[in-house]
Amino acid sequence: MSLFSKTCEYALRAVFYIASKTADGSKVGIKEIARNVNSPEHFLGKILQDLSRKGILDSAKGPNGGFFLHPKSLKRPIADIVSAVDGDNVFTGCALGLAHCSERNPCPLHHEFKKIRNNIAKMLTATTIGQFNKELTLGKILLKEV
Amino acid sequence: MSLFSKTCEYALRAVFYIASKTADGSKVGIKEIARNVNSPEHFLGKILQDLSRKGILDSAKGPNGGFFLHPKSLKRPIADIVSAVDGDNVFTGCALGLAHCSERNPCPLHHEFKKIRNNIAKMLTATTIGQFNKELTLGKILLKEV
DNA sequence: ATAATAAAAGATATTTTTGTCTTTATTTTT
DNA sequence: AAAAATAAAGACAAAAATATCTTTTATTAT
Repeated sequence: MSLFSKTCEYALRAVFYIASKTADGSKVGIKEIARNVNSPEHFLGKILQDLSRKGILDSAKGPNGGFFLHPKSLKRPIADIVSAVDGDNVFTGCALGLAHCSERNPCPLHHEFKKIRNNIAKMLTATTIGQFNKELTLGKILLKEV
Repeated sequence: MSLFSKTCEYALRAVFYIASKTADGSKVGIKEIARNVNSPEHFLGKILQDLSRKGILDSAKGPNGGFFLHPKSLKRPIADIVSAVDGDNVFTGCALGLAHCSERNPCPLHHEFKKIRNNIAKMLTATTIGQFNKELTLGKILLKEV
């Protein structure tokens, strides 16, 4: 398994792309986004619609329309995207899938896994949507296969 | 998402159960296992067959048959189970799902995620199949919902 | 030998995730 | 006002994961 669903992977890649392209106030269309993050266009469209409904990003119809991020949104943690798409399982779920696993009722992996979960949460709340804009523009990091 | 597939969660829970029940050389049937780890019997049966084929556990047909673990197997890391069931994505996969993500071609999360992946790998190789036997017997840790 | 037991295997079903295609609604430009 | 561009929405399809049911095979006990 992977940490995130494929849907969430697409969402994160797309949001990073949108961030790096629209920090200047412009907009970017779904076709371009999909092409640049290697994801199926219409499927990604729905994902972004959903994020748009949830207030994580914005969109405008019509000519010169597209998706974009408000400057304020660039400061948001990517944890917001992950929980919007995948829910909070990655932040709170049991490694063995037990719904009632807890401090009082631990599964075998509980104590060790808690540390890992916390590291994941820390990373996801510490990294922001906009923090890679520069490196993305410079091509130092990638959002699609080369 | 969760770290492991549901299949893998069942596998881990079942193997822990088998370990705690057969360290004395006895065997335990699929019905009892499924009941005690809250998993669908036939589905779990296939998972255990697979682990059996892969040499992680053993089984015997007929009366007094069942699944069991050789004492040696109790020393194996649970990483063996995870990679047998889920493959090695959890050990090596990119957080954003990029197949070619690497040190030279990193995705935005690569460097931070590498640390997390390493912690996960460390945990999975450090914890053994048999290490919870005592606590399981004492009921201090659980493999099913209460 | 026969009957009973239990895992192995096979066939099929359901659910969830992922993906595609078509139509509609909105906005901008001309 | 008309045309063009673009996201939104809806219907549908394919693939993968999860689950069930039935039959077969191997083993043991009687």
